[in-house]
Amino acid sequence: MGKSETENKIIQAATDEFIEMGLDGARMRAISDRAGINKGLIHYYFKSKELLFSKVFEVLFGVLVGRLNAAMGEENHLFDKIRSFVSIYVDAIQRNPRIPKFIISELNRNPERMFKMMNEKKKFDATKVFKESVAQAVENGDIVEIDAHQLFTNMLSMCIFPFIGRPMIQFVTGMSNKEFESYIEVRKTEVAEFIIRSIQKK
Amino acid sequence: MGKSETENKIIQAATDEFIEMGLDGARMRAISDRAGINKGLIHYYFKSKELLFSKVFEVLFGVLVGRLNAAMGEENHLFDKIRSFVSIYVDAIQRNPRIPKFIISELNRNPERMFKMMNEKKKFDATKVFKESVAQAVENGDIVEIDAHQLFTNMLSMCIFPFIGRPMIQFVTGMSNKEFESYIEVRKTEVAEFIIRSIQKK
DNA sequence: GTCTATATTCAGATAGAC
DNA sequence: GTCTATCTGAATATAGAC
Repeated sequence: MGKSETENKIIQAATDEFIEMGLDGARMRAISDRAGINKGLIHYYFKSKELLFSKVFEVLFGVLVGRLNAAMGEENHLFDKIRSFVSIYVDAIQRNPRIPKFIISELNRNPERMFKMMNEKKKFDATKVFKESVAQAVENGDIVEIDAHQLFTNMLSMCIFPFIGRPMIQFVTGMSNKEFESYIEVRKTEVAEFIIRSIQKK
Repeated sequence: MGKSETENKIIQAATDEFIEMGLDGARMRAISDRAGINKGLIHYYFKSKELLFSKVFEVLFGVLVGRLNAAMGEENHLFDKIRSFVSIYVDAIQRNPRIPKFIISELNRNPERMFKMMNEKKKFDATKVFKESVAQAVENGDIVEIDAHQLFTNMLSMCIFPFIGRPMIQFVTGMSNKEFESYIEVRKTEVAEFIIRSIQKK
């Protein structure tokens, strides 16, 4: 399974190009230039643009799923799960801010693909763990009664949206780039506290 | 300024096509078919694909800004502003669920354009109104101290993200299409209550 | 204003030498 | 495996008849 040097360079270059330009906007020419190799070689290794894209998507999607599971599995108490999820997740996206947009575009473009991958990858259990934890907390009387899916997607929204909607947010709020950076830093802890304040019983 | 029948048909068809396919994915051929007119006519009226796209974007962006301002200006008390914003906004997006994705894609692709439009459209004061209302509520001791931008973007995130990330959310939670519909209905009121619970002083 | 036919450009893919 | 050269198809754009 050892990939050649060239193959790796192509995948890396393709990842950058697809993330920046999307599937339709990406150019094979641009990918070969980024990789510093011949355009024809891409077809030698990956046959077509579509197959190359699939490869890139698989890798990125796997990383995303892995992070979701990791962030959710580490802590026991619901509040700590939430704190852990927010800080790990926002931090991870901050390092690769264009990945969510890429993943979401592709899931919109081709929803069937995700079912295929669902079967291929190890099963996605982050939300199951989360739901159980919410049920437990409700039972213990720690939090108000709330639908776990609503809660989970609220959390996901506040973690992901700022990166997808960054230009919109900067436009609406008038934040500078510098201000946006510290705005994100604040969110690594404050989004979790925002959520916890909302659900905990006093 | 009276637009011809044909011109209007083109704009409507182009709006549908661009929203569904994105700028790169859209085809002039598909637009002329949707409009039921000759392909060459599009160039007669709009010169190029790029200019046609600009036209479509301007219209949609104007609608978005108008809604933001309307939703924010109607109520006086902060909590009612939040309730009003969430219900109006989620409902509006529900009717046209692909608009946010379209707007955000374009703002990412071409951030300069938004500054141009900022000057052309009447100024965007929804957030100013919101900030003042937050400051007032803090002063009155009604809510905890919170940065208005953080609060505003939390609200925006929870309103918009479910539509952008719908396939991702359905994948992660396992919701059916039917379940997703009622999930959105719940959000029209519950997102506002979620926010209010978090910020109000007991 | 609306159509048909055509020009132009360009990207993805292939063939074949080395 | 890597390169050069080329094919093929598609999409935007234009020219010109009506």
